[in-house]
Amino acid sequence: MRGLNPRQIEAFRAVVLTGGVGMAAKLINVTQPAVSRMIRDLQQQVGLTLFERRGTGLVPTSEALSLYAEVERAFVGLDRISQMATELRTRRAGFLRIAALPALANGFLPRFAGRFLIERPKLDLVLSGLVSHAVVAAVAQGQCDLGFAEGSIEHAAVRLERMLPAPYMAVLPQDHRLARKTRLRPVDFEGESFISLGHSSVSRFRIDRVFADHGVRRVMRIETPLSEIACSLAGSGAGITLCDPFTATEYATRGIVVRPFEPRVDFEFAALYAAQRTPPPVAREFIDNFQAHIMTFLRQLARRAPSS
Amino acid sequence: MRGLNPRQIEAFRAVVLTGGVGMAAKLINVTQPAVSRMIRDLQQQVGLTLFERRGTGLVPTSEALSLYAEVERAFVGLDRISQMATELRTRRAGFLRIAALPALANGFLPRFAGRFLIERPKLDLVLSGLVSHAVVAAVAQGQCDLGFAEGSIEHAAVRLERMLPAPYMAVLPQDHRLARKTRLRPVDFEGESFISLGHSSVSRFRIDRVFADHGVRRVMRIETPLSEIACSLAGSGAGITLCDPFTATEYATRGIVVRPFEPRVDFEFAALYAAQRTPPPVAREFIDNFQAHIMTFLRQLARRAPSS
DNA sequence: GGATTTTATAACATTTTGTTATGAAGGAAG
DNA sequence: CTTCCTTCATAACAAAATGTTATAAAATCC
Repeated sequence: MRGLNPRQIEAFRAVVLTGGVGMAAKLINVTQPAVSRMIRDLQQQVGLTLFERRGTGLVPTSEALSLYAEVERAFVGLDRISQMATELRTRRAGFLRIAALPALANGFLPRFAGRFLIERPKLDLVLSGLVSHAVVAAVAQGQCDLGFAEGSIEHAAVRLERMLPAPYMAVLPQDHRLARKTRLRPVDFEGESFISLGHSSVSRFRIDRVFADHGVRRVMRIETPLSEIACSLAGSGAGITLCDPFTATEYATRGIVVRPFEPRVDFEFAALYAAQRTPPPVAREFIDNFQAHIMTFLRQLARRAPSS
Repeated sequence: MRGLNPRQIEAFRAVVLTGGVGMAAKLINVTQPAVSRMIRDLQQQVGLTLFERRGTGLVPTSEALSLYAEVERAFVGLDRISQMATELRTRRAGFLRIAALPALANGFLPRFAGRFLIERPKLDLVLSGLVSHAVVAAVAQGQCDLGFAEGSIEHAAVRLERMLPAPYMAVLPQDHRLARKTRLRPVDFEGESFISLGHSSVSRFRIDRVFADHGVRRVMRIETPLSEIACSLAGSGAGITLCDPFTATEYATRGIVVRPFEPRVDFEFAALYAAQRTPPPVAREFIDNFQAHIMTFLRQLARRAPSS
């Protein structure tokens, strides 16, 4: 036994996550004494007390929590290497790993990607949904080849390419009084129960500003970080919201009504790839095609009558 | 043989790095046949040709090079984790939550803690100022790892470690008639407007007792629970007080004069940590270093001429 | 062709990691 | 207070992984 061994780290992580040796054993598919011994060995090896007996269970020490944070940041398991080997074996003509923020990952992007793949039968795709800052991290760490994240997040290891901005749209319950209007303005929202996006969103700030500039008072009692939750809540009658058009059109058949909103507030996002690596040519192609697809989508949106 | 095993990956990496089985064996401190076998097993397991015989040596295929990139990330990750463990063991990393009574929290302790942190760049600190009984509660409830509170407050869930007692000092306005004396006694306080500490303080009781025993009558019309307020009031000319030396020296440049007081009345305080948990080693270290720091401080205080 | 260097393979030995069985500790219920 | 249950720790053994020495095969150079 020389350095830390990966199996020990897996066992350690499982105990922190589950709070017990027995549950951890289940998680990594071994028996409890195996985990018990690995934890003992690891504590010996690193020279730290990582867990304390509390009642009949184990509680991580503050050192364990610090170490665990580093494990989550830095641990690449053998599973990942094995997966990579599998991908190398099965990939012959191309491979693309994409991470995208939920607004795109929940329908719009997968549908586009599906069509992209149809024309490229030998291309393999991994597509994940992550919050924007996690997308940036995944690109920076080489865990994916291409990312799509909201805003203009700067990172030394990541290169940014702006995509076409898309206008926020009003999303209402189907039987709402405002559904009769073909276009909504700030004043229409006066006194309405408003479903807000999370505080950390750039767009949130922008939206709040528009209503403030128009002296409109909304009932502000619902907040969610995810646009699809906002649309679901609107569909349930809980309130009305402003939402990016990708998510809004995905939900248009689910009990909501979507209307253009004036003045225009933009949902801005970008394609990201690692600064120090040449992206696979197929990623370049994906970005270009996706940009063209968005342009087509936005044109149709602008031309369209109210969606019912 | 289930997933990839760590030693295979090490052997693989060594062969890529050295270009030969024999040199790789030397690098990972085993014999050549061990490496040869592990490479064979790995190629079988992942179903890839990773090396080709080129002359008498081995050359990695492009698949091997792709896999190697992922392997290198895993190795870097394990090194990081190992390093973190080392830093935790040597008490230079982790996090430490401290709650301290205001007399310490308002300058003396933060300045000490700042120096402590400079030598431990990976250590995170949360430092709060709370009244002593709130410090005890915070420690008992696990909201902080370490507390500093006045007196000898007993609590079942908290373990107490006395710190060096510090002598109360006389604090006067700069232009006070007693500023000419190098040392003050109870009788000097006769008829003076006295700024008292709060009723719940042990020290308050002790101080009042000293003056009673000497038959001294003070004008008792000002009271505050916080020693820094007492010093500020003294500085404003409102009266004179007895104060712990930590706060007194913090305020020494703010319109007050500080003088030793006889007989000695001690400001007693203790370090607290949860009885049922081993404190992080870094907390142990903090206590020991802080104790040494207080000793140095008190020595200099005793050696010093009247502070002006 | 022979000598040298390198890798591959075989047989056996040692170490590591897994399992089953059992003991110890803590907490809840009667 | 005793009993029962749950959980972790430890021991003994089994299986798998990893190590060694000895030998064979392949490639290159003189």
